[in-house]
Amino acid sequence: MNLKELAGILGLSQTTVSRALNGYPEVREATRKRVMEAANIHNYKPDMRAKGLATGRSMAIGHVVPLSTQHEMVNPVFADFIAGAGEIYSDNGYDILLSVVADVDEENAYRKFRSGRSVDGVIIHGPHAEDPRIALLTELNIPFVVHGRAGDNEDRYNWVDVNNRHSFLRATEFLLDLGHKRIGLLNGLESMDFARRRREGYAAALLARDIPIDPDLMAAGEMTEELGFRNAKRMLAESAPPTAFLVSSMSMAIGARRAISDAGKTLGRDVSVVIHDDDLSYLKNGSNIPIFTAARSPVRQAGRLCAEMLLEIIANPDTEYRNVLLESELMVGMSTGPAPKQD
Amino acid sequence: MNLKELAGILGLSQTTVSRALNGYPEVREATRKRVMEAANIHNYKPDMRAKGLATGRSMAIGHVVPLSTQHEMVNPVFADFIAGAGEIYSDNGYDILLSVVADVDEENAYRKFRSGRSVDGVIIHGPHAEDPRIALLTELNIPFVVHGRAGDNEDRYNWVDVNNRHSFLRATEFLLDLGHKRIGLLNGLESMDFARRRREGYAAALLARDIPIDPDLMAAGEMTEELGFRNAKRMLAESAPPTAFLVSSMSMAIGARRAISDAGKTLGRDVSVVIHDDDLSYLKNGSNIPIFTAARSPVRQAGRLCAEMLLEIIANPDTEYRNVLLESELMVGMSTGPAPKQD
DNA sequence: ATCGTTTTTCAAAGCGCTTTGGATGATGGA
DNA sequence: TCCATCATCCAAAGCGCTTTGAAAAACGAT
Repeated sequence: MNLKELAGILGLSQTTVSRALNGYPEVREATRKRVMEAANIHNYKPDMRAKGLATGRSMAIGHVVPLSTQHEMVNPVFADFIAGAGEIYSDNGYDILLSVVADVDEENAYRKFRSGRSVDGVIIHGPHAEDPRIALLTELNIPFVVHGRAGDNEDRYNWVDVNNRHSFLRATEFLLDLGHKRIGLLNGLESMDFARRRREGYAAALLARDIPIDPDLMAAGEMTEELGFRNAKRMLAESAPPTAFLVSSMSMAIGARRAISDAGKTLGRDVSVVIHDDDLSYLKNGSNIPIFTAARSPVRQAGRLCAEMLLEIIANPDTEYRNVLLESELMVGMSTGPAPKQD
Repeated sequence: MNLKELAGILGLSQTTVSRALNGYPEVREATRKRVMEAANIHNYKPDMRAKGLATGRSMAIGHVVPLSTQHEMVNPVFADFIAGAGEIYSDNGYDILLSVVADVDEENAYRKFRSGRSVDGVIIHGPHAEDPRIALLTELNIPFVVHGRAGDNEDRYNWVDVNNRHSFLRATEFLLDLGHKRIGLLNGLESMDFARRRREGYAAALLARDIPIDPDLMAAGEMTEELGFRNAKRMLAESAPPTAFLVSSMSMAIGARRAISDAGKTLGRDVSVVIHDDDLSYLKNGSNIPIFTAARSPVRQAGRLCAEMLLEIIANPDTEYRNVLLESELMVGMSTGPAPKQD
């Protein structure tokens, strides 16, 4: 069933049927109603490709997922982010066009989006400290929103980000206030913008209290359970082991907990842990009392915000750059306590 | 830059340029080369919508992600499945069209895929024991592959599944052989086909050894850390607590481990745990020795297989239904040991 | 040189929609 | 009664590609 056929059945022109369906005013209400009903009965839905060709819009948002050959990981927050963004897309009739590509082909994926006119806008995930994608998309003139930030020039593109620096600064202070002096940092890859900012926050808090920064207490890497375990284990085995950890993700913290427990220590008593919590739906940080004391910032909400922002930009291209900086919420849970007395 | 312009530059007709670009034989090799080079130089890429309109193909595979209002969870294996499938899609020039919809609108999403001609095929995720989507897609005549199975009529559609029944049967036997008699089952929602089959395998193994099935030792629910914790905790608090758990996912097992540890017991000594391991990239089950003894079946590999199957079906519509039944691999790790002697 | 083949190229139609630029008829004020 | 106005509808062009059917060019054989 296509427009022509439907128009035929109704004894109307394609023009009128199209207008009736798309809510244009040049059609009598009675006619519109008749058209709508017929469309329903015959289950008519427009061919999106033809519609796209004619209108110039594709009603899809592009997300590129780079599959690195080196680190085999898919960003674990991706599913929840998409769920959040998807809610908004869905409400507005948009779909997601996902391009999974080897990371070396990422640039080409965006170019294909552009030339293929397959998407109306793009969301950038996991920005690095200096991220070439921003310049690329600006050049390609595709509307885009960055989930996170990338280094400087923050006012030259649209982004939604968590105040990672402040979040980790405050979390560090929280541990310092509890008397901890040796605080380990289990961070994400510091080529990532967010991880770099977190380290800055951590370092700034220590410096402000004249606590030396010990490189042995800082680890950065992929945020897996395994790596959380390994790095925590290594630090705990040092001559002056940390009494607290600041951990960049729930999955790493689970690994850290395993290491703490393997070392015969008790979480929240011998060793405190504060995490950044993206509030992933399948790794919730407890129901009432948080398992881990956490700086929480729901990634799903970030997804919603990014999507809303992007759709606004698409509808309204020539406005100022938009930036949203979210503050995390510090939730005190059961994984933190006063620094143990020294023997 | 569109075809017309490119043809203009080259002094050729659109026909010839199109044919040169798409590898048709009716064009001189020298001409083809010239066209290809010009296309590269001018960074010409075809408008996918126009191409789709003309060819009837969209070079996209549809995946529908239902956002349940009741259980707020996004399937955590989704990201890894997509990564696997995406590799194959990517190699063949396909993208993924993701439709995130409220679960009540799921049927409509598939109908839109069909009428909007936005996808060439579809993958069904997380099939329920009786799943209406199979009849729907069959009726809509969209090529599709099910990741999993749905109840009976297994030979009437295409699927890739893990032999969940056998996997859990064998895992249960493994525990029985270690002397465990009271084995708790922490399962996924048993409206899901895979969970039902796992329970069957578990039950069959117990029955074969004349061990009564105790409903108090069986829990089914969403596969979150939290629920793994709660259900394990409840069972451990019983008068005759289990000495082993069979757990349907890594995240639940992490919760179970927390419950075991909270109960003052030691994993692998006082309480054994065997899990189903989807081998998710950010929740790897250890690097050398598995943390948990596990029936492993990489979901990423399943994604690849589903995608390959679907693309074959699209290229070759009128072939027999294809079914692939994967066996999981039992990896003995550190979470299992002989049943503790009774006092 | 001529004619039938084969190779190479092209003009134009068509995919299903939107949108421009009328056309038609009804309405109402002078 | 006549003409301007407005509401309603339509025919046809156009979006950028593929593909059909035909023409032009090149080639080989006679």
